[in-house]
Amino acid sequence: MLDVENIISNHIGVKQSLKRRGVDLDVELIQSLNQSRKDLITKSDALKSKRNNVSRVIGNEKRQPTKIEIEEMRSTGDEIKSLGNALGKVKTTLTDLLLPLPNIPSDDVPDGLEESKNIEIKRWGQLSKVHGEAHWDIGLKLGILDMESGASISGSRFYVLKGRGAKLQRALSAWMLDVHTNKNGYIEIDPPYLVKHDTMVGSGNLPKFKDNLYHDDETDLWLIPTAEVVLNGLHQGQIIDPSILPLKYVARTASFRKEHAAAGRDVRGIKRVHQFEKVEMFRFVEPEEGNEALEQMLDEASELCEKLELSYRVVELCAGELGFQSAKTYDIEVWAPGSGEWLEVSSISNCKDFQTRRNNTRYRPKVGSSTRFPHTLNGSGLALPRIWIAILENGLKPDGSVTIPEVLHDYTDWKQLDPILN
RNA sequence: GGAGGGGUGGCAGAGCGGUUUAAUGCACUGGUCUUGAAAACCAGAGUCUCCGCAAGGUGACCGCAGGUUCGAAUCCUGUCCCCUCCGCCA
Repeated sequence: MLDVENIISNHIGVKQSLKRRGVDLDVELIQSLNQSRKDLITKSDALKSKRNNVSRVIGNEKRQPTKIEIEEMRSTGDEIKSLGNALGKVKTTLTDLLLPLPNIPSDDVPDGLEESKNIEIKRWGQLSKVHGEAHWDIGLKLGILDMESGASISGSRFYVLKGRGAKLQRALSAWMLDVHTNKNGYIEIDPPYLVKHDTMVGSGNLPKFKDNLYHDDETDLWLIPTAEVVLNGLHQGQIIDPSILPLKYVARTASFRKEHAAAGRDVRGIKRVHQFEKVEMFRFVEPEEGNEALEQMLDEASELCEKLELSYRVVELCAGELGFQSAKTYDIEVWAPGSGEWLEVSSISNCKDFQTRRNNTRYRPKVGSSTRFPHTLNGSGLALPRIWIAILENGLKPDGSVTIPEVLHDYTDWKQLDPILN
């Protein structure tokens, strides 16, 4: 959530920044609502002060209140109540206005509203020139991907991994988690997949994106679309001990997305599905550390791709392409020669204080100093079915077998996927 | 699902309509003393909000939300969470 004080005191800058992502901000409405909020508080506080004084005097004097006092205090109470109701309405209107506002893009984020304005900033590895087979064909032939069963059990955009295909995904998760925990200093978290409404608001997924989320009406719980939601919620309402910053968390979870917006797109294969597995990195850092942390996370995710011998490019998103909660984002895309496209396998974002404000997660830099909002960053490390796709399409050999990257051998116990064996 | 108990400041723990402006202890911060430290003693200390240039002050917060009352941590209702026992269950 954006800071109201900042919106008002720096309204020209904020309005301009939001315009870069195509959002028109009504500063005057926010300003007037905030002013009436303050006025109502001032009035009602004065009346409460009066009520407290009268009650204190009566208490101290150990007597019954007079008829006049009772009469006057009763009407004061009524007035306090009606001011309170008015205040509640103003507050609701104001937050309803603020919650759907996206984060302010960083100044260094390139201009532009559409994908073509994203900037490719790095490319690694050779692109396989052979236009090979797509993963849905390879997977079917190897007997490790069963789209039909997925559809028959759960419907379209669901799939089943079998045999070495399932184990390949498990190996990938385990290996990535090991790299993050052993080498990169992340704390492993195994969280719930169902969360409360407030947790979804905290991450920025609600109220604006409920169409993409699965929800259970009976319990009012939401299925997470990414582990970012739970990792971000880990400290909601808390004042974090500054000595534990930066906090680095990693979690492997399933992610659930309705994908209504992509109806009809990417329908073949498992590139875009309703449930997928992902390893997610998440950090709480002091505001000054955010930029460096973002670069570190980009390096950490990139290194995974390199170890997997997958060609990739890094794209810096333009202002209009940024995710709702992000101030700056890098996407990592690996090349999938069979499908003939770049697959987004990681999106690494600096959300600054946007999420911690929503969550009321704070830290106190020093004893006695006032609290601050830490900044949050998240990034996939990495998204699994797409990495699984890339391994199949890049590792395919003329004889139909698929070479498995060396880093995974300890986890898989075998070095290739073979039509005969699976 | 059934029965019972409980949620109070960083922690422990009192208070159960008005001297609560939430006791007391521990931990914490500053100070006195000391060569230094410990101990002792003194003082201070939460979060948020609004007013104010500031100093300072108002108000809210005893799980959360309502209600009763001139006045609520205290009474009532709802709700969430935790603990114990029973039942069911991976």
